[in-house]
Amino acid sequence: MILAVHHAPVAFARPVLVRDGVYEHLRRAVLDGEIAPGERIGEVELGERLGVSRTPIREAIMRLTQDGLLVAEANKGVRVRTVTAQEARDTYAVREELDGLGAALAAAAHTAADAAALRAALAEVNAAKGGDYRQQTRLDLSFHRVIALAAHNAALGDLARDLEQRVALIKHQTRTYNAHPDTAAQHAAILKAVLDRDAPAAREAARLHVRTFAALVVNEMNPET
Amino acid sequence: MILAVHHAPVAFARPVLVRDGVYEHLRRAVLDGEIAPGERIGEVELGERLGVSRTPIREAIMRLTQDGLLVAEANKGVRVRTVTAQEARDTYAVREELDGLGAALAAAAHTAADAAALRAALAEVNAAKGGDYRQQTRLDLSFHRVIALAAHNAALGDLARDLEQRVALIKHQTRTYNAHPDTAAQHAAILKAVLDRDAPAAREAARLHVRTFAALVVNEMNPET
DNA sequence: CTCAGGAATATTGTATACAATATCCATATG
DNA sequence: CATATGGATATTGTATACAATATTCCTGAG
Repeated sequence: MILAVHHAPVAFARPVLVRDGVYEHLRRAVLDGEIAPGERIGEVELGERLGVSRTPIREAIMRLTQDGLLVAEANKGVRVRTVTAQEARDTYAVREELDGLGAALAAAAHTAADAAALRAALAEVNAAKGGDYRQQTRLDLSFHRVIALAAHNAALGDLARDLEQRVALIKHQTRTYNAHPDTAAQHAAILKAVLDRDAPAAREAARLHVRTFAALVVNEMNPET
Repeated sequence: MILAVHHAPVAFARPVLVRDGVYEHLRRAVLDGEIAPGERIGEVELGERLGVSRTPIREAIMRLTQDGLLVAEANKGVRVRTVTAQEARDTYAVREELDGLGAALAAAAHTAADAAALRAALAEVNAAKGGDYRQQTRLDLSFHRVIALAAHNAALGDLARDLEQRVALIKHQTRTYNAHPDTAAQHAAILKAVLDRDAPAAREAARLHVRTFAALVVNEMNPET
């Protein structure tokens, strides 16, 4: 099976269900910024590139639409979502609470394996300091994902994933990674508090981190939207 | 077009898209407890009852699966989700934060129209005190929904809707409304704090309400799961 | 009588065909 | 020359056909 979003065909492993493969492929393409916000996605074209019929394509697109990554208009197709400045503010306001809760729970519930994964994820983020904003965004996303998983709360995991994806979309839209000088220190503070099992400190560190980035990113956006 | 989930055919208005009608119909059926947790949903049977093909049925089922209301196994069909006690605890832990945030934001951002809707929703809840648990569950859900909308935060609205649905599922599974004697007072306290634009009080009132119900509902569940 | 094996049935997953709506472009008219 | 109108084209929405996997139940051996 062959597939690519835009140009060169790309081989990809077919999972048990074709629609799951399409979903993961499209999701990654959007989260990595390969498809820009506002860009249109045609079912037939994508199906031809992937070598699959429209059915699994449609089902994957539908899932991504509900994830908030795509927007659909009846009989008018689907596009990568464009986020307004107000929506970005709203998203960060919620994320501050949820990331705070996630860090607090992770401080209380993380296992030895979680601790190792957290250290590894942070090391990757720090090592990629020179990379492009896409890689940095991806690794930053990954770090926050590991924290959410260390909380061992399925409901939080689902919602945090949703918010992470929306934040990734916002970052690609502003096209700036916003490498704030405090980033590394804030990440380290979160990690330390979690590993120390200091839930209140972990919560506040996570919240501060979200607030810092929210201000930077929202500032980059067109305030009219 | 004719349709029913189980027994007698039921007419329902076809919206612009068939799949949206099926989605709303199925969603209501699950949230109202017409289809019990664990119960299987067959595509062909449902399609015949609704008088539509399998395509929109499948797309609606897929959305509900991602909502967390249904669970699907490859080649084995889809069932109404059954929630474990641990998942219920996790859900309420997240809901405490999110409902708290929602109430706080609503206190700050609600409009005159929101205030009227809030009063009306609470009046309905109180008036239904004698009704069955399904009606009470539905109205309670509605009250919380109105608060979330009054917060005027789209991201919060999406996530809160997700959690509300999961809580409704949990309540139907325990099959007890758990009419705590403090319910009316707690609802009133939330409403008062919101209308007074006292964000901290609204937040704490909402959190207390969630904690109260979480303890009751989780207590009803099989702790082994 | 119990259990293993297998065919028949049923159900989901994917592909394709058909219908309806929207988009685009050419042409004509003011 | 700008704009409206009409048809041709393209794309989405729905229905149906086909393929693959799972379930069921019957049969026969131990």
